[in-house]
Amino acid sequence: MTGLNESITADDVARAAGVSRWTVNRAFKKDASISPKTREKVMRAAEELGYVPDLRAAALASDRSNLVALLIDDFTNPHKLVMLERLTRALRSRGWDTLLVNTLNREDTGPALLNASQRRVDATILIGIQFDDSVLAAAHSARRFKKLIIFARTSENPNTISIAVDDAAATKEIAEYVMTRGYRRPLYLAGPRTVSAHLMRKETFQEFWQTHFNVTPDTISVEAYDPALAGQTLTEELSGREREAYPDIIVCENDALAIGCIDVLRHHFDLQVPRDIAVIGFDDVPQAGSPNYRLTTYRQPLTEMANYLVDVLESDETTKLDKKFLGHLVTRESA
Amino acid sequence: MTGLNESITADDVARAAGVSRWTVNRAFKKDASISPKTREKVMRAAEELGYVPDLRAAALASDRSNLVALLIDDFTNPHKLVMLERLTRALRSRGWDTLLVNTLNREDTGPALLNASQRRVDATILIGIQFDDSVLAAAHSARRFKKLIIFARTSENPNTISIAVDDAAATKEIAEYVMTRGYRRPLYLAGPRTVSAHLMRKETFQEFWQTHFNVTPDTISVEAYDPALAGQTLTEELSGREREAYPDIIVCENDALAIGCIDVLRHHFDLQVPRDIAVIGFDDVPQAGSPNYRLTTYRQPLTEMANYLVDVLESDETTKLDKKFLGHLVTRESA
DNA sequence: CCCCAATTTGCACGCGCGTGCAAATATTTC
DNA sequence: GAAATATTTGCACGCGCGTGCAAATTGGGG
Repeated sequence: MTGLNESITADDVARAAGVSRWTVNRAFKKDASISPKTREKVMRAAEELGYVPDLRAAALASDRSNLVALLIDDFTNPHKLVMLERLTRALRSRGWDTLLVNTLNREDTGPALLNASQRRVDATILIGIQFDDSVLAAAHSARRFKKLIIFARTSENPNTISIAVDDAAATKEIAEYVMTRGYRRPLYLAGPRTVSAHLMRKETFQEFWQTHFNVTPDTISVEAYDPALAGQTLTEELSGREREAYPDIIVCENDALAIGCIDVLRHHFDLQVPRDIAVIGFDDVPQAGSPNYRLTTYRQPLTEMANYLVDVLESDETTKLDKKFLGHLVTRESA
Repeated sequence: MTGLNESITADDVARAAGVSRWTVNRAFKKDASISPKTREKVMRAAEELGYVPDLRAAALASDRSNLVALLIDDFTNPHKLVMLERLTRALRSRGWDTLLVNTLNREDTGPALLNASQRRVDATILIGIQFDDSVLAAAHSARRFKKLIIFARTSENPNTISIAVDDAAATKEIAEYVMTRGYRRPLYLAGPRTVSAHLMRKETFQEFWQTHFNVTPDTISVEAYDPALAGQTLTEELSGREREAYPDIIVCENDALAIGCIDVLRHHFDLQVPRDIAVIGFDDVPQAGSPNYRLTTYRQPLTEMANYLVDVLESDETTKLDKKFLGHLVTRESA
């Protein structure tokens, strides 16, 4: 019930239960070789003393921590909160703990990786946007990572496992939709250039449009996945144009950008969405479904992806673990 | 540069540098007693071999992990993302790592706490909403927590350290503002009952109104800090009323609720904010400033609070560590 | 160049548990 | 009920580093 000592160890429990220390630890391990009644006796004593196994020591001894580091930096994008929820849920419900590392700024990616490696995590997951391949290469060559997983983003780095939506397929579906609905003057709004490069959404869209209409659609890029900044960037872009030169649809690399666009279209330019200009996003963040935005967007199968990630953690394979997922277009009223 | 061996230990570096293992570890410790030139020699060798100290072993040996657990459950509230950013930033920039624990559901609070204790974290921080005092009491009596911190929420539990905004002062400021601006038929929209009880915002507001106008304002509560659910609850409430019985302002326990309200007021009831009904929130989430909401709200000094939290972690005091902060009202157009 | 104080380095022991095997029990078979 | 097999239990050693102190080294004054 109560424990007066600062820390109760397996030895204390062993003494109380009249067994050896090893038997105590066995009792706490899932399918260990131990008789039911010994286990119960041990558990009772443990309960009494308030003992729980020390995972630090277990990790040290077994060189397996059941801990992953999650590196993230893009806190202005509301989608990140959804990703955090899905990932931590999948991980925790299957016995994995998560070390959340805030990559404070671009220069901090290296130190953040180092930080993770010092905790000897079993895997490092990147869901941020600021890392580039040189950092990954350096990290890998230092051989400090058992597994380096890029989540929700593809990567060309061969030492990395990428778990992401099939951006090409998704973008084609979006482009197809845009075309079918009769839009002819799209403006593509991309995120930070380095990140966009990983996504290939912009390129895929442009290519599609080029193929079908023989023109490259206008494209601008926002320096962060931040609704406010997206609004600002769009405002600057449109302010330099005649009303007739406005696009009929803004295709956004993700919802964070799309939401910022809708806000300024309505409140700065006094336009209606989709009547005057339509908007389409990517991710299907919670707000996208609100009566205020009714955003047409593309939903990634995050839960499935998160579960696959845990499969990867628990797998011994070291190759061909990359996987692309298919999501689906959620059509609402914004486009 | 490259390391062929699976793991390089301090012994390897010691051998390479021609010193003892202890000297190697000393070289990595901030103000350890070591001569500059020995340290450099060691560091060079470490660099060469790709060695970094193993924090698991260090934690085990010193019984100090520089790790805190952060328990969270309220992922529908966008403010949580802001809190995560501020907390992880403050923690990491001062050398602390964060274990993010998703409290999967109400029954999971106990297991989540257990989880943290098995990692022997130096402190556990609660920023979720589902915990109740019985769980905290149980956790404390098991003496498994060096420090149990409730962040952004007050707590009556004496074994707990609460770092929060002064809700009474904040709510009074809000109430004062509501009164001064001439609103006379407020509707108070509270969050889940158990959480509201911790905040005392509802009670403070009611008391204020009772004192000044001798009536208790209408109050309804939403079962989660979820914009969509808030909208739904408000819709049900207003649908049962005549147009004349509508409130002139909706005072929300936080921005998540306020945003949900604004959405349905506009899009379901076709009302204007603030002309027909005003709305006021709490937290100042990023969206609150968007041209779409222009939400009047109360901003907590999160950065300051996060830094104080780290002070608490680094303090040896065990008493009187609770602290209340003052924020300020951010007036925009919604009220 | 010697002596004493200040600085720097080395070390025994322990942190709590995992691994793999050998010893001790329990269970089955005929 | 004895022998053979299956199950359960105990243990030596190691995981990588911290603590506190003792030994070794350095530097400066006379």
